[in-house]
Amino acid sequence: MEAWPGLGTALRRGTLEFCVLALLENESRYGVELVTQLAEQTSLTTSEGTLYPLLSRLRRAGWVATTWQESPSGPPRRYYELTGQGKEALARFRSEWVTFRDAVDRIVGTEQT
Amino acid sequence: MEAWPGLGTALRRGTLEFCVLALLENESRYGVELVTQLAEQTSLTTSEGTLYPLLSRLRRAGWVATTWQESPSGPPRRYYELTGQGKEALARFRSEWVTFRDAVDRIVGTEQT
DNA sequence: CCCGGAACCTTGCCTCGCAAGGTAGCATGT
DNA sequence: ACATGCTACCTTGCGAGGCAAGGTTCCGGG
Repeated sequence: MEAWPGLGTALRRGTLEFCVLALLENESRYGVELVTQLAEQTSLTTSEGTLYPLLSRLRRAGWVATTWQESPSGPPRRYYELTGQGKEALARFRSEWVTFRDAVDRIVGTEQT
Repeated sequence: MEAWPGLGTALRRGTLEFCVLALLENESRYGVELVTQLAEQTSLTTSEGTLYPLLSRLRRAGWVATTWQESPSGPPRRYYELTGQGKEALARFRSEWVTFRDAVDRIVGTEQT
């Protein structure tokens, strides 16, 4: 509990899910691609052990649909695509996120001058 | 799974802890007071069942110290006060939070114009 | 003297991120 | 042909932390 790598871990909870949805908003992607995107574009580095169960949940919730596609070189890939329900969920999150973020900013940020 | 109360729950993870530290930064407070403060000042409503275990952790980590004080009317209250280590932890969180918040904003926020 | 409320705390459950490990398909070198 | 290595998929077991529900103690008022 010192110097704390696990701080980020706790923060990711609940947001990672919607970051994945956001990444799928304009483009279909496959699992490994998502891991690298999350690591590059953001500080939300995660692992396959996190992502695949997460993707299963999204599928079960009906927020994404999947299709298998051949790879130019290597085993086939499962591509994930946002559904209508997925877009709704993402929209809901966006508004919730703003509220939450501002609340934390207000308490944590401005309390000390 | 619609309209989703549990969304906020997941977001609170990992931040609630530091919101409590922030509330204690300028003023000692007691348990029930913290619950009401969190509910009023913010959208971070929580319950005693969440808060007391959390406060125990903070005490064990050495981030807060406690003193019992009599209430003007009712049972005695345990007041929580921020320690030096607590202030350091809060400072660490502040920087981590900014990084995290901006990462989420970048992915989730700007993707739609 | 009892009852209600304030204030403290505990128990058990569930979710989710993670490390570690496992399998299968495809390409390349010999 | 077959061994090796890479890509891509997925599962298992664990731990942390929020929450609902329930329990206990202390005080004041009727």
